[in-house]
Amino acid sequence: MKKRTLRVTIKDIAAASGLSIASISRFLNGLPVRADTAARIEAALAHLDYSPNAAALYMKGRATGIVGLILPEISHPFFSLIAEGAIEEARKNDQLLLLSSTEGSRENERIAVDQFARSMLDGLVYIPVSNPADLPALESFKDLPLVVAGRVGVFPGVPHVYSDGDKGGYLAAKYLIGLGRRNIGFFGSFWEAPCTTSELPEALLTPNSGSYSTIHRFKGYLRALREEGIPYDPARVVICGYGYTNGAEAARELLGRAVPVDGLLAMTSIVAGGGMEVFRGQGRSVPEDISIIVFDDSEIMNMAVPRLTSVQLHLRRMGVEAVRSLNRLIAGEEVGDTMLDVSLKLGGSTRSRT
Amino acid sequence: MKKRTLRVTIKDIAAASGLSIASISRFLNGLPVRADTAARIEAALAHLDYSPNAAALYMKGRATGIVGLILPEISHPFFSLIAEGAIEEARKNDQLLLLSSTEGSRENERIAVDQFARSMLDGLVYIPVSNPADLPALESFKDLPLVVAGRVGVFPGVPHVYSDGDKGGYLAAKYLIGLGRRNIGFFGSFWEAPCTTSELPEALLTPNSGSYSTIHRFKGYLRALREEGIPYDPARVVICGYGYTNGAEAARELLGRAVPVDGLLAMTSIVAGGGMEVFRGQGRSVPEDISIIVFDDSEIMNMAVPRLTSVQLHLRRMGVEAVRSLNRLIAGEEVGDTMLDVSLKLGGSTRSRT
DNA sequence: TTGTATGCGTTATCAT
DNA sequence: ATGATAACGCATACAA
Repeated sequence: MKKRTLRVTIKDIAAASGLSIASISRFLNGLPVRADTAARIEAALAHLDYSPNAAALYMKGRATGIVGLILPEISHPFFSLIAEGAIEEARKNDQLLLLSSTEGSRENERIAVDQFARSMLDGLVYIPVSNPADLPALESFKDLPLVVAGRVGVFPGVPHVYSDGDKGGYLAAKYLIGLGRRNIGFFGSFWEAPCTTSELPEALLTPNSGSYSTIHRFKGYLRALREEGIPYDPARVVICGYGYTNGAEAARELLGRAVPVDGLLAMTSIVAGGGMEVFRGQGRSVPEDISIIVFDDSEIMNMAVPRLTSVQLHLRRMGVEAVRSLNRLIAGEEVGDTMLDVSLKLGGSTRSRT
Repeated sequence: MKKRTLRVTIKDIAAASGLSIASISRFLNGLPVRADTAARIEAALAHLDYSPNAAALYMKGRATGIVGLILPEISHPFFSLIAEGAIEEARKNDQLLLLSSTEGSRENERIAVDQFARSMLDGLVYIPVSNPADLPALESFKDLPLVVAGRVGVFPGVPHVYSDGDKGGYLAAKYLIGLGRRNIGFFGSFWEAPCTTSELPEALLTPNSGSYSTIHRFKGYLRALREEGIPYDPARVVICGYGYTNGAEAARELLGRAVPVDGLLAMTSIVAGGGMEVFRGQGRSVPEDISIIVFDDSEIMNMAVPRLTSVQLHLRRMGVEAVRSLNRLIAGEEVGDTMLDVSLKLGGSTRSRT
């Protein structure tokens, strides 16, 4: 009942200028008005601090200037950088961002999609938990313009904005091989692992798992091995999560398998950091004994000692492009996928095998 | 204009159940209805997938379930952890979070406050850029229930949720002194520095600068020094930003001053990381030559070698408490400040002076 | 060109 | 207990 806040409405302006609300509305929307009418309205506007009511606009079927962003974990640098870019682009378009962080849980994701769909969004950027099974049905989005970021091929017909994971995996492995390293490990990261470490890493290669970024990088890694005539050994692949302790566990697992390792690809700096601690603890030096390349775009890769060599992602850019694609979609344009290029950024964690 | 999406409204339910929209509304709001009417409505509801329209709710002055969060930089772990907590608590209350990241700019902050004020929020959690000057006037928030997080004393009469910075600075300095270190440096971080490094660090002590977290920690640091009878030397204080390179620059600056240093307080792990790289480069070992303590709550402190000793913040908790305070405020309760405790978490970056 | 009137989805105030 | 209806802020079809 109680008025939430007594804000200025077009009605107030109408009263102040002695015109009808229709005229005010027309003026505000750039429709033709007589010069003196415009003047009177502007005069009223000058000392009235009017701002349009988003809710009322929405009820008229107009855009609200609010776009949604659903992601697994806002406190992970991978996603927070995407979010930063998305917010930046949204602001440029005078839009606001409704955010939901699902903590890597499908259930929370379902809730978020549900809430968002009933909310007054113009559109939605969706970064699903990287588990292709059990995805929300496309219907759940209820005609909401939709863009998927950070993943490939999640929903057919929906624009995806993602990094060239295959190229990244390829570049990284190729570079390590060029350094004379042939026993290259791979730490695949998942929010919800599709299988345990003990299960065969070949699960990575099942056809329906195309939406994982890890998979694409893994394929690039395999491609490089094949190209160099190096046989692929599943014993060098460990599946883990995205945290520091996950990396440490993966390293213990890998070393425990007693298979030679002189190179490693890790999906993110934090995982590599955990791994490096274990390597150090077991007398393996980085980069001499084991050279490491991570996929990252944050300052965190500089925290490691030595500084990590990385497949440089363009996460902020990804957020920007996602919102851009979304806005083109909202505008009714036809929008395709956007693949962002990657490149190698050298640090101290890689060195030639002596 | 064109319907955005043909969603189910109470009108549809009314039609399906042969009742009036008023009855539907009453039922939905838990007002008394006859048993058979309830049954008919529930039957209609069962296969109609209704969800209330937030915009319409807002127009009737009801809560929309949307709270705002304005912070300087979502990709910085300090803020992203707070955001994570805020989102978590919001979700528990079936609320959504509208986020704006201002990139540390007052102008963007002004825009965000403006946008938010005209948007359909129930309330706002505000983490201002840490510059007490030029704050948006309290009026700008237009009666929006407001909570400030991460800072103290920004707006009189508004609830603040923050860490005990004074205790943190005190604990850290006291611990270093206990290790036999008496020449303790201090890297103060600001998003928009109130003065340059070359200006006197005493600027830190001006009375109107109370809203900086750096200041409170600095005061605790001074208190510990005083308690131990160690004279304060401004030459050991360097002012910098929050990035890795800022830390490196600060370290160069500090070493360049040719004043003895055997301990250091840094406001965050990233800054410490940059500093450590420079220290290493100049032959100073951590923790032997220089012991370091940071203020942090993220996994990043583990990335450093050695692992950083930290004043453990409770950032996620801060986000949770901020939204809680906000919701109590929205509910009309009287809400005071909330100060979160801190504690020391030992890592490898501190060691007894030999 | 301008004003009047209607409707968007919902709640609240009336009658009934 | 229920139904008709006004109102919220705005855009617009229509009348003037």
